[in-house]
Amino acid sequence: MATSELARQQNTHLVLTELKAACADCNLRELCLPAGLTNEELDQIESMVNVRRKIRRGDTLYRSGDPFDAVYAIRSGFFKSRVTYEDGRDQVTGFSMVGEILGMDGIGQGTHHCDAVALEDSEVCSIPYVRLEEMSREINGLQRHFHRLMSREIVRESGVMMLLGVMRAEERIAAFLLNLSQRLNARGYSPLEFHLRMTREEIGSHLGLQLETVSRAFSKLHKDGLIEVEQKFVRICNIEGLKKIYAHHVN
Amino acid sequence: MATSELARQQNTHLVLTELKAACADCNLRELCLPAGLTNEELDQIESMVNVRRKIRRGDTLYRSGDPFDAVYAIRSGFFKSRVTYEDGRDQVTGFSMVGEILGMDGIGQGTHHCDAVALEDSEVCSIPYVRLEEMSREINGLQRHFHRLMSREIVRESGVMMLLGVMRAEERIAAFLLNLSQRLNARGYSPLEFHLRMTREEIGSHLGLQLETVSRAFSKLHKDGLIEVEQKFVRICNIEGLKKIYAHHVN
DNA sequence: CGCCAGGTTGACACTTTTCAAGCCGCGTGG
DNA sequence: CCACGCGGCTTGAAAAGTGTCAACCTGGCG
Repeated sequence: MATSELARQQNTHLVLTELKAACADCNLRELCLPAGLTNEELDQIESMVNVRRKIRRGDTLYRSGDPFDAVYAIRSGFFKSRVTYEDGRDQVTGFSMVGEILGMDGIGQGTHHCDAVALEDSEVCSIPYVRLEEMSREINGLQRHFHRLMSREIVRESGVMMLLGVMRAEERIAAFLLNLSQRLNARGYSPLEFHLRMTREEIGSHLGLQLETVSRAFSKLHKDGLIEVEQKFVRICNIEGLKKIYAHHVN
Repeated sequence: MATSELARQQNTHLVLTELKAACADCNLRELCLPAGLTNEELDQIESMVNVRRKIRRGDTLYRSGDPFDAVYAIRSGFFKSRVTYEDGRDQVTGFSMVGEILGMDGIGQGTHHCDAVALEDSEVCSIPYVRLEEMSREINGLQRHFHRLMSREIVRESGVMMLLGVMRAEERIAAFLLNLSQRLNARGYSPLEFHLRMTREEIGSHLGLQLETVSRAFSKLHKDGLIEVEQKFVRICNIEGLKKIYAHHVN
């Protein structure tokens, strides 16, 4: 492994092999892969995760209707998932960040069901689904890990349904910010200060609100001293207050 | 089926053996299991699907927080899935009918994440998850089939998000009725006439509406000649009109 | 028979949307 | 370097949609 690193730096031909993932070295490993793998198993998995792919901001990783053949682990960057309906209305179904898996919606029908759009320049590891299936049979724990990831996606979505079904605008925004905060924290970033990668319109689309309502909710939370907002920069000043709004229906 | 019904009435001893599933004979097979299984594989699977369980109306199949150890195939009956939040608010995250799988939300955390409540007397086949994992390795196609089911659950939920995020009350009701209609149709029931198993309040909770709004939407659709409603009985009179409301944002 | 859960309908209040105007920051081109 | 244009954001006012509260109806069941 170390020797191939060396070779890689010395020979430009190896740029292409650079594109091969090195799961063993990846600091996101614990997010993508089950714990307690042996070295051989890691090697096997690396052979499955065949290429990294760069997606420029605004470009799509896949589109609705594209044949499904792989899921993607986000190595860096930020994505939105978007569903477009017959009548032209669309909705952002989720935002995905480093260490999360995209594309699992495609398994059911064999084609993708939404668009995955990069909101900043991003890089993903492509994991061919047929290889994942094979390997799930061989590596103990991988199957279960993948099931967990899918199941979490189901649970995540039911959380969003809750947002959309029972919360009012301010609560939705509070929940949204707390969710981002918690995920950023889990990745070692500051949970209290961050940059939003998406526009107000995209936030609104995700939360079932108009962009004006999103803007007003931000203003309200600011007026109440819970957050500071400046364009896409957000600082959470009073996280407990935010949680109260989210959880307790307090005015 | 008719003969075993008869036997059941004549001999109480048979009740217990009846409880063992017989996937090979089950008319729901194509919903639960992948196509093209050999007889041996079916036998294997029958040994996995260890028991049927009867759930009386109003009782729960599992509750949020219960340890997860099985998924359930609905053999008969009707369920709602419900999530309750800290502050006491709850939401119906879905309705499940014959041939659908319940419980996949539990895989991620190892505990169930919602309550599954029978809305009528129901019967499920219990499928222990560890057996499902094992067997997924052995039977070609079973793993993929299970992945498909989970993926469909993800896609289904994103459809609900759409409902909640971008549709207004009447559109939500139209979408809800069309969805029921289509699922009933797929199971050989009439797509145009059916009984609702849930209350207006439960419909509202699922669609993010108050029960009064649900009731008014039903009345409006009736006034426009699209449906007839009498208590829980629904007849769709003009399915195309209903689809227009659902899809086209028409007034 | 009377109660009660579930459903319908009306009137009014509240939230959110819609429409409109204007601001800000950033990148492009003169 | 500055002006301009434009996307993104904020704010206001009015309109629309939905929630809330209340009254009443209906059917099933003890």
